[in-house]
Amino acid sequence: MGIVRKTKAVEVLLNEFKMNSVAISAKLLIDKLGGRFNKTTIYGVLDKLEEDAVLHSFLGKDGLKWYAKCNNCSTAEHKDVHPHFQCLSCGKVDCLTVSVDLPKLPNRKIEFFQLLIQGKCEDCVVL
Amino acid sequence: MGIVRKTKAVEVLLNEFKMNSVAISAKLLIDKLGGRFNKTTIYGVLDKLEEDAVLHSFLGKDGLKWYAKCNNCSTAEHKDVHPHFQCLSCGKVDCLTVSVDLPKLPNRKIEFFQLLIQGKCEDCVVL
DNA sequence: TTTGTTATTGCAACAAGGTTGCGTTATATT
DNA sequence: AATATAACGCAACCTTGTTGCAATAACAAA
Repeated sequence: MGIVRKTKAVEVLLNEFKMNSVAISAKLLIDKLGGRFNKTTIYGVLDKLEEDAVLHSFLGKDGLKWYAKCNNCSTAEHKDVHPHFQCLSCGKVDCLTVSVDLPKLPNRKIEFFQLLIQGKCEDCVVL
Repeated sequence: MGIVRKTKAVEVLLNEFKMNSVAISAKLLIDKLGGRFNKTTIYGVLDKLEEDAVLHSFLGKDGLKWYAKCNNCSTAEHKDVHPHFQCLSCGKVDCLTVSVDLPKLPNRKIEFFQLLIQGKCEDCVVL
């Protein structure tokens, strides 16, 4: 059903993503906002924002659910189409806008993919 | 430290992977062998086989830990270098031997990647 | 502005995959 | 056969995430 009321929790969570194009895990948001909102609320709002194609989610290699802003998603066509990059030094995860050449797989039908690249981000590679 | 004694549990688990090149989740192995071995044992043996570069693990989109045989891994250079394919119909996960063209990422250093492609496998695409 | 509807919140209890500590068992070396 | 210790099994625990339900608060209508 998605978001229908602009509550405090919706406002605060949206603001967390408005800043930058970095992905944030649900756990991190709960650590940060758990004093103000119950974790059930946070999970619920994230779910609804994903339904509305405002956010998309993916699983990090840590097994946590990560969320990030959608750029060109509609509610109808809302797919996790871009790869993500996770920095092994600072932990930051961000969305890559590059396209990916998937391998050709004869006899199989490709529907989705999830690509997580790990390494050192722009900030950490120089250190 | 890896495997140093050839126990029943090691033997049985290795046999599960000897058959085919399909990946198996830890949960599935526990469901299948939980009557014979404790889950702690199963997790432990899988860990050690991964240390020994006999198996490698990766996270499925279901959040479960999946294991599969390594082909050309040594203990020293043991990386999760190949993509996996998960069938959305039958649930089977297998290892792809194709190579992947990663996007160029200026200013970043790529160390690992994890690519999970989802769709219909050879068996399910025809149905 | 007040009222009424109901989406949203917060709480507590739970679920599932996985981990930890530790006493017991059994492999393999001597 | 004796011994050292790797591996096992059990129970209890941890973490992320989910569920059911009563209380609360958006928001539209009166």
